[in-house]
Amino acid sequence: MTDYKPQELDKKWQRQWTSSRAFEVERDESRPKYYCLEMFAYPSGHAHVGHVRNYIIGDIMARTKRMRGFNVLHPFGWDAFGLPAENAAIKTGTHPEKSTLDNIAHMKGQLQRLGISYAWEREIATCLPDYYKFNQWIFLKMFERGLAYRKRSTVNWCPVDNTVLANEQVIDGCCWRCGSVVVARDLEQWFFRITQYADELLSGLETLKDWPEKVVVMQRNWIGRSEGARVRFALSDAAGDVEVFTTRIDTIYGATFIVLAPEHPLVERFAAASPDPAAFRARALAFRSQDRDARMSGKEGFDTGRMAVNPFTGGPIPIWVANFVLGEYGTGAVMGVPGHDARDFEFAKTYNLPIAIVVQSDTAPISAETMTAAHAGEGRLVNSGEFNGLPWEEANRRMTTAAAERGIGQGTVQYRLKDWGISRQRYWGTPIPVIHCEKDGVVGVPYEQLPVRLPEITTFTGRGDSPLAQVPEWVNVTCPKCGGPARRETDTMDTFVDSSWYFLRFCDPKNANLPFDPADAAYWMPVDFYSGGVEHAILHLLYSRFFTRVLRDVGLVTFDEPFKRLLTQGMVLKNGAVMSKSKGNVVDPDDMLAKYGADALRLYVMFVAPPEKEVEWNDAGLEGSFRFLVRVWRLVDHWAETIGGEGMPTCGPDCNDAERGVRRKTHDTIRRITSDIEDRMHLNTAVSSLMELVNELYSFSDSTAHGAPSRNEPPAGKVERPETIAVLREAIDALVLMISPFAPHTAEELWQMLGHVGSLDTVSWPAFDAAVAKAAEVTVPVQVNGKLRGRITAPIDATEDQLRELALADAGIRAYTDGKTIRRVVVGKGPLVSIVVS
RNA sequence: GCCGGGGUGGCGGAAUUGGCAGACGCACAGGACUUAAAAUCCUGGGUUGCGACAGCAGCGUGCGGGUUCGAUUCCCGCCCCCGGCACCA
Repeated sequence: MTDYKPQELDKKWQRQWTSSRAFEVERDESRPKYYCLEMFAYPSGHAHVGHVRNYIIGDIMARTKRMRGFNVLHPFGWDAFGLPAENAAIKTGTHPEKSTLDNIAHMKGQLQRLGISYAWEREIATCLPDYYKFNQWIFLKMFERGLAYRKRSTVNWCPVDNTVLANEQVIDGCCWRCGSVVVARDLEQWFFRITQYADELLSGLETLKDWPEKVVVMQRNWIGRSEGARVRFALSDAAGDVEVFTTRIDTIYGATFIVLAPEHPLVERFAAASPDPAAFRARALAFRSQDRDARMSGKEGFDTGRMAVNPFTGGPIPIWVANFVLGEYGTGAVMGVPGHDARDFEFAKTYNLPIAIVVQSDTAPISAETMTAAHAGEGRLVNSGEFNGLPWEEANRRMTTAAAERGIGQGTVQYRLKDWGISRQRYWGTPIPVIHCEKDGVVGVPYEQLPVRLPEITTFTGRGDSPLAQVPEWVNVTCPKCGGPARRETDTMDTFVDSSWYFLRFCDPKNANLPFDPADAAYWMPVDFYSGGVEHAILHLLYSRFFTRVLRDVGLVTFDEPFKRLLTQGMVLKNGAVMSKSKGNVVDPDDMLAKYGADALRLYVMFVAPPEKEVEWNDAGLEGSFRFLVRVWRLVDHWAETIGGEGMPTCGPDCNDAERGVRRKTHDTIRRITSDIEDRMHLNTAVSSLMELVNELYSFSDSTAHGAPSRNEPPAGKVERPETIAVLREAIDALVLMISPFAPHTAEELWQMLGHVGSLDTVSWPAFDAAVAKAAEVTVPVQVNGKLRGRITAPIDATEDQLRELALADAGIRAYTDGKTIRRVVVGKGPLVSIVVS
């Protein structure tokens, strides 16, 4: 027999695919397209099997769809900007560009050695000016539309290094380099107005039927729409008022205090009017809840001594400042209703503030004196003037209207989603393309001057201002409007900007004038199948949905949602933990390739569990998949000479039972695998089905003149029935075709061994024939009183009555029914006969 | 606390619409081949009890109930695990 040498096959076929440009595609309106995409990679240096799992999943889909007749776009690229490369530069002195490009080269080799069918000619790297030019282009479009704007915002500041720190660079509140305590500092920063699309991003989720429910829910919660009302409480002792946001205006008669966030503007006003403004400010500042652990230490605050008027009761209530009110949500102020809100209840108990009941339960009446928790549930209004007796939901609607009529408030919709801060005080990112002029203010860089290239920097210190500010010849420019002296913006963009539209760039990756040709996007988009880690469930996917809508409004695309079907793949663990260099539990795919070849690794990773599930890496399992490939190899090798070549007989009507059985199994396997891959994405059971087919073909071979495939029994020109040859040829061809998405190198070689001409990327997926898959007879299980008591054999088209009779007449079943009364005989799906006796 | 997903042999997992629980593989055991080993091929196995070892009976998908001729699947009430969010008024 020919030996199975996977490493040689890997090289041979990978070369072949590259030289024939097998996976490169062009727009072709005459063919249906399929866009298969895996989340592009951060070039960290080495891909481990956890990363690689995702690319294999996508490749199964891409290769299958190609064989199913689609024009398949399956590209890959690099999310190449980012902090790690810059941190490395600070530590080792290697320029981020060099380390990034080196890493890309290595990882690209790894993916190529796995035989992933990428259209490499469309490869992109976000750190190249060809690409980031269009980050800047899109930014300018957003700037023109008021979707990019500046406002003051807080950053982490290291007072020793004089630099801004990213959240990842703050370790336990201290600078990652010098260990000094990080402080908050306000800077002017750029934002994208994603909140303008909040409603649309929310309603669009309804259309994402092929996304995991989990991801949809996470996005919905992140956007966090809530309907409520804004209500103004006039100050009792000064001009002006304080506006609160509430979803429960129906409880307003029970508001016994107002709470302001420590950052609320009114706090400063109160401070200025107080006898000791500095002390007042310091006191308020102590309750700023920057740190998320504030809730752990309970609800704390202080009474400002000022009062407001409840606009519904007319009664005076005190104004407090407390740590549990968020400055950046709603109006930064809330009305305290301790009777009906858990947080207000806790606060009132802490400071002995009065509690009033204004919604009384119909089922379990409560009283302010005895209650141990706020009553947030059902009930009707009490102590609420003209609204008494109304169910709370109705009261909520009526009182919102009343507030508007009285001019003291109005119904409103509030989102948790905040605008997206994109400014980074870093080097290794896209320069924000604006110029600051004393005369003209903030001016966009003219489009014809794009890209604004990153200046050369040779030493990375991690100290001082934004790195770009240290290159005066780059910073100092003339204003595009007035020609006077001006300065470039020295911040770079968040790398999430890069990844928010890269899937569109793949449609037309070489375009020098536009991010992409709208006609290309119209053909290829949306992405039909998108897979990646669940860690991107919120930000990356939400930002991509946002960008798609912005580009729609700019006129480049005509659809709303970029990703039709989403799969979030599970991680690969080793020793119960996520693989990481620091844990020393990384499995390098190259080690596995050296031992078993790419196909065994691919097959194993798909077989071990469904794609969404986390898996524990297991060397023995990989070994098993390798054994299976050898088994397939031996089967094909055993038969190739006899059944191979063109012009073999086709399956005729003269098949015997065993041959018909093989055909049935073949077609049933085609049906199952096609649906497992395309519909259900159960790649593990697809592999099981292949294994079953192989097992069946081994058994069948044993019954032929050739005998079972085995190293010790080489075929020796034995004569087979023509039907046997035809049946095996059909089965083995189908097997090789169906295994090819999983084990493409082996399949190509076997296809050739079978005497076929041409590469598999041009061959169609085997066709399913329902008539062949249908058996002549069925074995029908028979239950008596719910217990399996026997089986009967019946014609495939037996009627329910026939099945009933056959079951009742069966000798084995009679043993359980004789002498008893038959109460009922049910014929169920399957089919299955269920007899009830007593 | 809220939201989402789970709990099936020694292990990974399967069961597509309420219909034969445990497919397929790993590990293990036995057999064939071999001087021998490896490799390969074949066979076996949820569990308990009885027994004439190819037989019989019972139990069995986290726990307790329910619906149904029939429940891993649907309903009610619990327990446990994993993931996300976390003072959003």
